[in-house]
Amino acid sequence: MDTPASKKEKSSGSRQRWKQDPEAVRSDILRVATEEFATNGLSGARIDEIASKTRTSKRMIYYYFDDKDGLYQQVLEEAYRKVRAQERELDIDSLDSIEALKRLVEFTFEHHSRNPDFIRLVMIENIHHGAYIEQSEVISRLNRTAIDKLAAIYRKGRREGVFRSGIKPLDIHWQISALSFFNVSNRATFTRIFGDELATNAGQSRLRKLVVATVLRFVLTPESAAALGDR
Amino acid sequence: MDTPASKKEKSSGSRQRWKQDPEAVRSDILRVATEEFATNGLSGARIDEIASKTRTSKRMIYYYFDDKDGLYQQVLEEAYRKVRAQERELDIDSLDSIEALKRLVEFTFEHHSRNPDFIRLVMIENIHHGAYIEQSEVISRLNRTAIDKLAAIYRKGRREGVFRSGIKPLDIHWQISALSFFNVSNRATFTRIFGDELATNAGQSRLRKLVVATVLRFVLTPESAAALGDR
Amino acid sequence: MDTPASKKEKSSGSRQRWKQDPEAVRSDILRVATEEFATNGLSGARIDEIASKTRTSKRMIYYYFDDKDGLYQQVLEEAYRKVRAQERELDIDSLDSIEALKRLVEFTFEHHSRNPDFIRLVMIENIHHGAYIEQSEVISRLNRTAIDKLAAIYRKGRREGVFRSGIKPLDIHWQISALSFFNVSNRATFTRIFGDELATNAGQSRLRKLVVATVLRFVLTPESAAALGDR
Amino acid sequence: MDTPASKKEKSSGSRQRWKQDPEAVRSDILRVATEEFATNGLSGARIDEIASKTRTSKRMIYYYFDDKDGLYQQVLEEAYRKVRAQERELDIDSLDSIEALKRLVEFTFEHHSRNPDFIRLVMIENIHHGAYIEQSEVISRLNRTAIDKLAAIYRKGRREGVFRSGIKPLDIHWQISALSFFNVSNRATFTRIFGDELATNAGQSRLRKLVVATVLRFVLTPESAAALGDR
DNA sequence: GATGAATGAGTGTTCATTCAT
DNA sequence: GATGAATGAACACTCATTCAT
Repeated sequence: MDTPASKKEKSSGSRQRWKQDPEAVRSDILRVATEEFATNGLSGARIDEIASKTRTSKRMIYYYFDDKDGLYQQVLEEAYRKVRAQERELDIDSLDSIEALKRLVEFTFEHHSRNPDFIRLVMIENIHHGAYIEQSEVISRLNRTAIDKLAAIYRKGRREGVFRSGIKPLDIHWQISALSFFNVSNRATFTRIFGDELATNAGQSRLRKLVVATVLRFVLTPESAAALGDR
Repeated sequence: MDTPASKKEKSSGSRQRWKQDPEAVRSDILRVATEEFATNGLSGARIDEIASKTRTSKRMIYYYFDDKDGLYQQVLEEAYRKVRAQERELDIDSLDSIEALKRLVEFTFEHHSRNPDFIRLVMIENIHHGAYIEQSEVISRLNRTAIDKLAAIYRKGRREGVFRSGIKPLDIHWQISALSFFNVSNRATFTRIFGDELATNAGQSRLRKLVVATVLRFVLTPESAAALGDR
Repeated sequence: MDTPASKKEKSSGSRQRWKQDPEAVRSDILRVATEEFATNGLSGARIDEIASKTRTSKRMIYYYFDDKDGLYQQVLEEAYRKVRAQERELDIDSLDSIEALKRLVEFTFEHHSRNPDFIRLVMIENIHHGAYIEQSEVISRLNRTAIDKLAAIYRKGRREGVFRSGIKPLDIHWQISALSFFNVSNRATFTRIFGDELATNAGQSRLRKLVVATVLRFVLTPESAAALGDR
Repeated sequence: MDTPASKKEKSSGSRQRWKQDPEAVRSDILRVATEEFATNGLSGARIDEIASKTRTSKRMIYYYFDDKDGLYQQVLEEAYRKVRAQERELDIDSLDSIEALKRLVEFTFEHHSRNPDFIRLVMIENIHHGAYIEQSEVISRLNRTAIDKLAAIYRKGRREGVFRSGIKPLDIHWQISALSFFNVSNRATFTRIFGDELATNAGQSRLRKLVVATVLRFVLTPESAAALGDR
């Protein structure tokens, strides 16, 4: 009675898919979920759909992420993490301030343009009043460092005498973000209303220059602006 | 939601019924639906919830709008209609071009700021890839007139010799929209990441000036820009 | 656009089962649910199973009872209601106190014996620490009147000089309940351990007499007890 | 429950592992399972919850007990075993029959009162129609000895001339059980309906006396009953 | 013996939509 | 036009159990 009981026979003909590789399973789920949430929104995304596009099962989603909200939150965090990781790879320390700022703006514009899923996730998060970002300390920590980089460029530009005084790095960031973000976030409606003139390769190229010029015009002293030509 | 089991008192105190006033019924539904869609998104909004906040019944929603998508589409159209109606009331024909442009930018910035529900509906529509706006001829028609107004200002500015040549009205519109839109659409995440410095009254006032200055700097000739001071 | 939209054609070949008779639907669900909860307990009962034994659908369960807990609670309330209704039909006002008490005890014993589902529901509710009964004002109100009836009999017995002094009606009720309840609630284990001697018709008949005698012995004065014989 | 996603700190502070002590592992599991089953019922109890409160792992539960039902059955058997073990320690052979019976009743009443988990397990088993007790020979064997002890007291009482003739020991046992069991099993509902008058220390003390008196009154000859006073 | 990872069948619940009156 | 009742497909989530190491 108190010896281990006999195991019941049971046909265990189930094939395993991942040989016990939690990290692979997790990231597989996150990859698929990112796409689904980005495409359909939080309430629009379907756990079943996510699961079926995964190499694992629905059950595993709950095993690793507890519930739909938990999955969404991790997707969001991961998305921000990736963005900042890419940003860190942008090496502009050796450049002069104007060139550095140009590169930073171009990078942001390009990055947003190439990562519409990230943009959409942020849109979705805003639709949800930022409720999930709030619970994540990771995200705000990651983002505040973005400002530091900009502040360093601004200080250099001031030292070089080419940037105006009295500008807050946060304001510069806000402008860069607004223009780069809107370009992706509102493309669908903008295109449908005003045509796809700005959505073509040529249009995007023009917009990118426009955004760079706008930011520079905001930051540069009149003299250095004039020196750049009437771009 | 609409079950007899739910114990919640539904504030049916002021439940005066419309006696045969179709237009009132329709607009009552639209009013409530606008709020619900704006707050919760398309898939997040609940027909039952909308119905219960209405002075009429769920049946009427289906009677007038066929289905959820139909209701959403009408909500979207109505929202655009209202925006353009307000825009039409903006009288800037008598002003000189610079003042007119300033007023137009300020108006847009203010309008978006005061109508977050409209902004959210547009965000939601973009999340849905602009699928509904496409079906609505009304909307694109309404919006294209916005460009015309801007084009008129630009022509006047050219005649007055204060605007640069070679600028497309659409580009100006794009900038105004981007900055004014982002200010509302991303406030939730932006505030949570960078603090509410830009969301306060003072912050908004600064941003509005910043946006006006940015647009002017984009449009003005260097000489007229210099004449304006370092705004 | 603002005229009622055209109704979509849709094959509505669904047969209706109850021609809009809410009360019938409700009581049909309650009947089935009572059985299922009594048989399987709260967590053991299956909504699907309940639904399939019903003439309606699972959806209707949620329509009328909100959730599983809500259904369980209504089942419990309904069960108590029925018991007390039956109790009210017991007419013992015209009898002398001893006879009245005997009849009341016999009635309770018989009633419990014939309504094992009710007993099981009360057992289940006790397993759940009485959490649901607490939320129901109905039940405690219904039950307290049971004591009143007993108190009346006791007062009559005192007036007639056949009942001892200093006995609390609640104590009498407790004894009647305990013995009548246990007879049903623990029959399964008792029978399996000690055989079904007490579960047979003869056994039950003997137990009923035993219970009546026990209660009388508790209440009667020694003299009246003696007069009754050595029952 | 046992997902890596759940943020709850599992008090794994005192997680000393048993080094190869099967018996300790078994009893650790049984201890936790007893509590869980008693609190939540058979279908209400969660294997994951049991495992997490154990010093070992879920795997061990299945290793030692095969499945949930097996675990439950062992819990039940163990509970009965403990009860009878305690009963054996009750030494009443040296007492006269009346005193012995009083002590036995008091013991049972007190024991049940102090072991609500045991009572609840028996309730749960009855909810399940005694299906598991049936499979266990141990239990019925253990219990039948309880009757023997009572039979011995009864024979002694007969020899001493203080007990009535024609009483079955099983009937006495039934009464003792019913009153002592109900006192615990139905406390939740009884208290909620009639107040906690009988659940207080004073109330319990009164009930215990009432139960002893009831049983004595049942067994004693009228003469010896009279000699005891009108208790 | 011991642990975390994995599984599938099920379980309660919700939602847009339609019907009967 | 108006209302409460009814519907079914889908949806998020859970549970006992087994596998791989």
